[in-house]
Amino acid sequence: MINEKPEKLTFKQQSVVTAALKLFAVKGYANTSTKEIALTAKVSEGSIFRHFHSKEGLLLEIINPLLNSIFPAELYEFSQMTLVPDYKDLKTFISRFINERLDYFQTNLETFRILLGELIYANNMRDKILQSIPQDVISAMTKQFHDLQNKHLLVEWPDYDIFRFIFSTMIGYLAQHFILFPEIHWNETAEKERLVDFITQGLTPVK
Amino acid sequence: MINEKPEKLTFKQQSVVTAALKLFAVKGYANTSTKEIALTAKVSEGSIFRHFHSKEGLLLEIINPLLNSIFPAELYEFSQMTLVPDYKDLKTFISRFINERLDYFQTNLETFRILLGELIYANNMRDKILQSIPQDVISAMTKQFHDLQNKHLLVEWPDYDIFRFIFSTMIGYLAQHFILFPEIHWNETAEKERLVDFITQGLTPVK
Amino acid sequence: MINEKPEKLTFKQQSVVTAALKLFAVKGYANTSTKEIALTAKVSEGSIFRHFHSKEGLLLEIINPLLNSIFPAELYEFSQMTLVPDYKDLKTFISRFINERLDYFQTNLETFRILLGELIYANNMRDKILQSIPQDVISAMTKQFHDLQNKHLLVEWPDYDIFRFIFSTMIGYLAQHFILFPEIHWNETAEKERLVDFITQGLTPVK
Amino acid sequence: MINEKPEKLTFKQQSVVTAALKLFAVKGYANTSTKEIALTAKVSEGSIFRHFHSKEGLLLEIINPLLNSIFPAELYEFSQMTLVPDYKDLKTFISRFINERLDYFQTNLETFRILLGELIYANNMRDKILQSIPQDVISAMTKQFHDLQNKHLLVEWPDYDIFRFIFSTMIGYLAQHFILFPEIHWNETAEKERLVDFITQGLTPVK
DNA sequence: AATGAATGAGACTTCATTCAT
DNA sequence: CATGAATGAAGTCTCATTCAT
Repeated sequence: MINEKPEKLTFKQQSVVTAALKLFAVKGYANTSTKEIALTAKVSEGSIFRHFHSKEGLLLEIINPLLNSIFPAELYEFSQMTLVPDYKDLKTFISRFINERLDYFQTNLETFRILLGELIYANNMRDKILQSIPQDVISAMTKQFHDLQNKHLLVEWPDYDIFRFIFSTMIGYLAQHFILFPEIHWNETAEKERLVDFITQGLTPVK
Repeated sequence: MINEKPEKLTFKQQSVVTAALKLFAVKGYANTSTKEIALTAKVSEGSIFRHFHSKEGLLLEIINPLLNSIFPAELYEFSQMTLVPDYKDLKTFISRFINERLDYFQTNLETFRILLGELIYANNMRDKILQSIPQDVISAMTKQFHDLQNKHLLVEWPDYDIFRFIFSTMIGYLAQHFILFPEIHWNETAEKERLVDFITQGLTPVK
Repeated sequence: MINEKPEKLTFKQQSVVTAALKLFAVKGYANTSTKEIALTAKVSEGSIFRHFHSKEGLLLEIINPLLNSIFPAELYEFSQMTLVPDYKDLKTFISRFINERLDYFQTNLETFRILLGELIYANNMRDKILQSIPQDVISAMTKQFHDLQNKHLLVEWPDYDIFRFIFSTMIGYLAQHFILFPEIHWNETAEKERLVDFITQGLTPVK
Repeated sequence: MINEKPEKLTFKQQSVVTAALKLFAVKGYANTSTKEIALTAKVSEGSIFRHFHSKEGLLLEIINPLLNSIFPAELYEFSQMTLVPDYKDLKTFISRFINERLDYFQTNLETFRILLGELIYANNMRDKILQSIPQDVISAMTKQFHDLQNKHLLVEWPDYDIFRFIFSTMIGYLAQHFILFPEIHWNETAEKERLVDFITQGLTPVK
């Protein structure tokens, strides 16, 4: 369901993807040469282009799978969650969402970092990335927002603001823990709890 | 504005800095060629190297001034704020801080974006940037945190968490408004208000 | 038509020959890649090399059949013409020759153009091409020249000059009509008549 | 007057042009690598692109000067010739034209061969070449044709036919003597005389 | 016989940098 | 101080060809 094009990569091709993923994440896309990728993947440079056509093609091949699953990996599962009729409170929703997505991002941290690196700049990649965010997952989330708002459990702010508050806090967490200071031994449990608390309190309507 | 030590750049040199600043911000450092900079600055390529010695030298020339002022541009001004002894509430502090820093970041958005782009990757630039954040400004801020905590106006979380919550929310705001969707006409006043509300509520201790 | 010895090419092999013929003629041999040929012929690149061994092998496979038939396609037919003992005048000879050869060239224009492209440069192909012009056809033609000269119907110039005058005028005709300006709608009948007139008058002895 | 853009090539740049001219003529444009050119010219490969931007740019730089002077090198001089009011006969005109242009082509044989090689194929170069033939020189020639026709010294055929007959005969001469069989020691004087005779008789109106 | 993944050499081009003027 | 011609290394990509399946 995530992979819409199964594509069956050969061993060498998979090797290229792995090498590129690692190098792009460490040095950045623009700073990684195809020669380096070929060397790391123990593959001829020609082979990279045979299958991926261009360096950008390779980047897309890496980024696309992630794009299709930034939001809950399986829409069905998410729907299940969404349909649970009686949330006791906002915190349960935030907690569930944060924990699940955080795990996901953490697992795909390298791809995610590459994505971030491309999103910053105004090259054609930015639009490609933004346009490929699936709309149905977004609307599934907003539906959830509206349900909570109807129960007066969530502030009455525009959807994009609520989105932003949740995601920027989450991304900040990932950046601090895994990109900027990966050598620090964080108490992840306590940290996540505070993360959830901060968002929850921040989004709770004031009486 | 950024340059606190003007260093007496000639007109052409200033032109190079301006061109590089713009190009690095739009396309990224690695993706910008010295030829492009020379062309944009209407200067010969040789002239760039005459003064800046290397492409990285040019990057540093741009980044350094900012580093000294990510936190309040003038330490004195910040001290003034810090020294105000009796905040009625957390919101006043957050509001003042957010508004001032947001203006600052917005003004220097280009340089800031370059900095972000360099922070993502594990090249030598990352440590250079992190180490150059002046410690005294950080301690000035934490002192403020502790004062508020003593008055039970701020949650009892580690400083780095509070730092992160404030900055990631702020950066998310800038990213959404000025980098990802600059073409949308945002109602900045209302947006900033919700931004302050979100942080304030998120950081207020629960009774 | 060109292939007098069919050599039993498989369907796919014939497809390769056809594709290569077209592409070599349009873009030139050096400018056509085997990938392009494979794509046009809807055949795998490997298959090309399986049968033709190399790109040059493919070129030879195309060129060779033509070389054996630049001069009259069937020697017998030409002999018939040659043997006709008493031409009333030079014009009949020129007219017959031009019309027949022009048709032939026009039909095989693509191969002919490839041949021309290879003749221009001093690579090994030039000699290969020149040497493969069958001597007996040439001598059959010169015999005809001498007969006409004996009847004082043809100028007393060296054979190679007469050859050249006839062929260069003919090739110029083909080049202008079918290569340089193929989009113009020429009145072929009138054009051919003037072509024959020009050559005939040019080669008629002055009294 | 020929060089409309004086351009003042540096010594190294001139060296590149000379090397490219020679190599393109011998091996063909598509078969000559920029590395080979750099090596022959004793120049770095980068230097070629610094000035000529691309391999095609280099080709154009070589071809352009010739294009502006395929027809009489100095229009003024040609006009003088054209204006001579009373040609005794067609032969004087043809002879003058052929001899002058033949010398010119022979001098620029290498460039001319390159041009021929590009004209054959349907790449973008063909149109570029055809379009850059200066119209005023063509019209100057046709004016000459019409003058001769008014005096009944030239056949009443379309201009493009007369053009073709003259040029294809001339090009055939050059091809046979200098490209296909350069090793033969031709009696150029006698050859040229027959060339002129052939064209003149071919284009003389029949009574 | 046919495929298509794999290859290494080499294609054109851009790069940051140097240096004589 | 400023220029722009020159460079060699490195960049992305294409080439003809091989070979296991």
